[in-house]
Amino acid sequence: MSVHKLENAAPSNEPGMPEALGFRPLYRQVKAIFVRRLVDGVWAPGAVLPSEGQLAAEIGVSQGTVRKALDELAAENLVVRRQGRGTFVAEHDERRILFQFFKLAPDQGAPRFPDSVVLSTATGLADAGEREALDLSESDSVIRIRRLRSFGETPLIIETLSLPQKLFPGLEAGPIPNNLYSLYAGHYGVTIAHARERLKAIALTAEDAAVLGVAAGDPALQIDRLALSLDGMPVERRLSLCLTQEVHYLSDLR
Amino acid sequence: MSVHKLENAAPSNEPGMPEALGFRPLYRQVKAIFVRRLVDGVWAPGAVLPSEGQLAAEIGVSQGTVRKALDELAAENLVVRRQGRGTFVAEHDERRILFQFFKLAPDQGAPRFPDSVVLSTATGLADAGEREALDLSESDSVIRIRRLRSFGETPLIIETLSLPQKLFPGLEAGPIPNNLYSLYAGHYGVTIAHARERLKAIALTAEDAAVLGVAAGDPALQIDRLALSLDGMPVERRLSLCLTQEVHYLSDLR
DNA sequence: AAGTGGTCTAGACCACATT
DNA sequence: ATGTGGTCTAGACCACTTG
Repeated sequence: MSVHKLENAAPSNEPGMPEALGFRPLYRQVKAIFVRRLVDGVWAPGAVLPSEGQLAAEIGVSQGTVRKALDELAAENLVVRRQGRGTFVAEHDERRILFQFFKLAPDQGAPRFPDSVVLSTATGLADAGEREALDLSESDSVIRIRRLRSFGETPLIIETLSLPQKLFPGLEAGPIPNNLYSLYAGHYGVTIAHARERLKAIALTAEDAAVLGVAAGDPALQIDRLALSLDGMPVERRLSLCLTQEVHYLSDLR
Repeated sequence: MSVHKLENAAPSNEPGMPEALGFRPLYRQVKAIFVRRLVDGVWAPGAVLPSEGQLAAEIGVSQGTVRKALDELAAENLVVRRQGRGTFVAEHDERRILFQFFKLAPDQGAPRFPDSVVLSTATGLADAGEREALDLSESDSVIRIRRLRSFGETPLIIETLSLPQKLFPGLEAGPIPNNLYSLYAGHYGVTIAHARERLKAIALTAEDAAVLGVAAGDPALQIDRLALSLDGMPVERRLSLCLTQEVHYLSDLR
């Protein structure tokens, strides 16, 4: 049973205290408490949370307020609510990644997850682009991973990842699984919460074209992804070059 | 003052009537009433809705239920809530389009809206692709508009639109404004609610390259957009070819 | 001052899943 | 039968905007 400082323990704001800065609703303060528990790993991926009633009693607010906080977390895909069962910490299983983080789909047939072959792993000082993207200083090192991803026998993507070494010590030494976000969460306590992708059409260099088995100068879709952790820090940069003959990038505008 | 049939006027379901089909919460029935009013133009873009209390009294539910229905409409960008002022029907002004429907942004500088020059307008029978996308039959006609869109002096996009003629009679004859979605809503009562875009990297044909002022075979980003109206019907197909030297397509994964 | 949406509470009941 | 999240209600009060 922990103790939390909520800004307005009594729902009425003190008079004479002229509100000064922005109003922060109670349910957002409660949400912040929950996010902290996710960041700190107190609530680990896959675990079930205490019931709404228990949380409300523990924190000292009504069940409706807890509910509104959890609803926002569910809308951000940080927790999953299942009626009759409980509220669970979201996991980076293949279903979620396919739904949330992998926007390439075959022109015909169901969405699927590509296989990966690691071409190289290395470490080194972050270059200017990596420092900019990952918010690193000149003395910081990164882990670089290069992978070829395919649908069956068809090469599809060349992917170059850059990770801050300080966040993922030893990752370059171990085996690299296909599902990296699950590894980040399980072994390093880093949960990817969302990402920002910038797309361009480019002409392939001779080198990249050779790896993909096409001609130099062929067009490819370049995807520059920056993935952010739960607390909003940039955590992974991923530059992908995709052949889009039989595949497309799906974007829903709502 | 209108009358609405709600499924469970008494909150308890009849016993002996074993629920048979799925449960439909009250607030979704209320939401459906509101969507109908938007589709029918009873509530026109920019108009202010009655207050939550008035709607609750009119329909015969609690204010909290009306609130939950309106919250969902707001989350879908169909209405805009402004504290202290009221709830308004969303409009397709430039701000909203830039935010919701135009994902191309300059690599440097703030997002902006490109200028348009109409290259041609025509009408004709829908081809196979248009029939498939827009759910038309062999006897249906489409309006086709071809535009060149630029940032200042720099040609950026060749855009080819296909519209069902029966939905937009006479559109091909009048002037074509830069902001088409505003025209659809204002003159034809068709509100674009969301869209689905499929992206590929392609090599430009000699013809398209000439219009854009680059070399044949240069890579370009192809965006195949299908826009859906409020009631979920496909309403516009838009095929864009974009030069992405100094511009990128932004996709947020949340 | 009055009206609007936004927050918070408390309680009753429903739908769903598990025991 | 029990426990969970989901719905619905009613009422009080807060924050914001406008006359």
